[in-house]
Amino acid sequence: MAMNEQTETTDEWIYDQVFSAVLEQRLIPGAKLKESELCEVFGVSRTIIRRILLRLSLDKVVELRPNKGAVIATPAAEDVRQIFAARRLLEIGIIDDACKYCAPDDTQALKDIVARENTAIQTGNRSGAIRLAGEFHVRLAGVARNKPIQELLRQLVAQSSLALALYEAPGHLLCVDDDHINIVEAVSAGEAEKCRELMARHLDKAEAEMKLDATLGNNDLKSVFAEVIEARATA
Amino acid sequence: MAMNEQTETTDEWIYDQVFSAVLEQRLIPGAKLKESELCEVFGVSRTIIRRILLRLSLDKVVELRPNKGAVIATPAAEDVRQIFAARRLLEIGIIDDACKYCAPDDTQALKDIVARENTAIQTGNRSGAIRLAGEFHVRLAGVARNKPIQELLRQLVAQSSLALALYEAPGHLLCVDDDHINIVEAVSAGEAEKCRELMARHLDKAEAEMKLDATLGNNDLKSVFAEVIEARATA
DNA sequence: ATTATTATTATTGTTTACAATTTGAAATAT
DNA sequence: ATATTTCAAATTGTAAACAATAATAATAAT
Repeated sequence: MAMNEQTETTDEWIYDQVFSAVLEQRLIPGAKLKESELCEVFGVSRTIIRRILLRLSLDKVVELRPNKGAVIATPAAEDVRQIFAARRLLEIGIIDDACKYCAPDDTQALKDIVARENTAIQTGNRSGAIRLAGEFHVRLAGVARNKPIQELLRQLVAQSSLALALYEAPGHLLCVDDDHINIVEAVSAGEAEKCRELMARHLDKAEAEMKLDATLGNNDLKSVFAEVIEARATA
Repeated sequence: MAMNEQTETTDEWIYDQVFSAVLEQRLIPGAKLKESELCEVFGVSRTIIRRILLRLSLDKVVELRPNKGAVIATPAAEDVRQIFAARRLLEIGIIDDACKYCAPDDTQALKDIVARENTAIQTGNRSGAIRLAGEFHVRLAGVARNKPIQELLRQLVAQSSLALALYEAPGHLLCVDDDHINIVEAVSAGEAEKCRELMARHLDKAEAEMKLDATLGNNDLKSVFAEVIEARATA
């Protein structure tokens, strides 16, 4: 029952299904991914599931604990800061080239993504909005015509999206802003300096919107019961 | 016969063995990696081999052609240029932080790597020298205390090493230079501006040493017989 | 009653077997 | 003789079976 080149698309499909579940917070960080259950869900053998879990782990979306199975990754606040620092370096660094090589097709593709993103936001499609926001940044990197950087950014964006799902309240509504469309305009116009500024502010804002300081729903009992410990210590 | 956490080290070992073979040009780009042969060589089942081939392909060291097996990747000259452009962005970008956070332990670790690298060069250990050069750059990124960037650079360095094996003549001798040690000194002294300059020149030199313009041992018959085609066209 | 210990079950890791595709050779036709 | 077709062997892709580890439940001991 080997499929010709469907295998690649089947793998991609399952990968995306799992990733979407994370974005929609149907799978929360720490959630166990039992292989046999995933097999039943997607109608494939463990061979396939394990291959996808490996890829997800290399993208730091899931954590593979030897002999103890896979769980959705739980990036720490510090991890998220480092991810955004890396994104700033890459995304600001490629803007000169993006401005230099931006063709009408690129502009159109970027505008299309932004349009779909806004639709997703307005219809309350949270995971779609996060996914399209990520797609925007990766596509923009593509304009700079550097495949390795685009691939590296794809990984960082995947991790950012996971973090977004982790560090925002489930009910938090995404609101439309003009950041992305402004960046498209600046890139199309070849205004590199302005574009770098917009991108820097945009990434700063995105990072700031996550409550990295907040005590997020964690499983660390010592921090959950920090007050009890404190009370007992002074008693 | 399942191994506790040896599985990770076994995988790593096989990965490294294949990678070393590439660096030593015992496996040249385009070489077929037959699964059953690798199984016999390393004494494991195809499951393990396929997992490692997947990882190698995600690091762009091998190419996985559906239903047609794995071959050592053959990065084009343009790919190599993009890889080095990406490296410049990352490695120059992290120098500020590297200078800021560089501790005595870091300096010592870097110096150790450089020392071993020079030994490898002087003893004609080509693959060891390439590997240690890569290790130096990755470790330096580690000084900047940004794990995602370090991981991204690890991938780029792996691809650079493959390219080095591809685009240098088999007999080409690596010669000792002071680039790496100078960079260590600058980082340790916190001289960011000087360090950026050294790194920029070093990467430029490394890229320039590869004969990206040369007609490398390729399998493209049209370029191999370019003169014949030309002669026939003008006849 | 609570903790330790043992046995059972469930889950992951690896190997082996099977299915499908590709590759190469032999046979046939032009 | 060359090209095409057909068939067989080799190789990759998937699934199932087997082995080993971890988790859980049941039993025994304090």
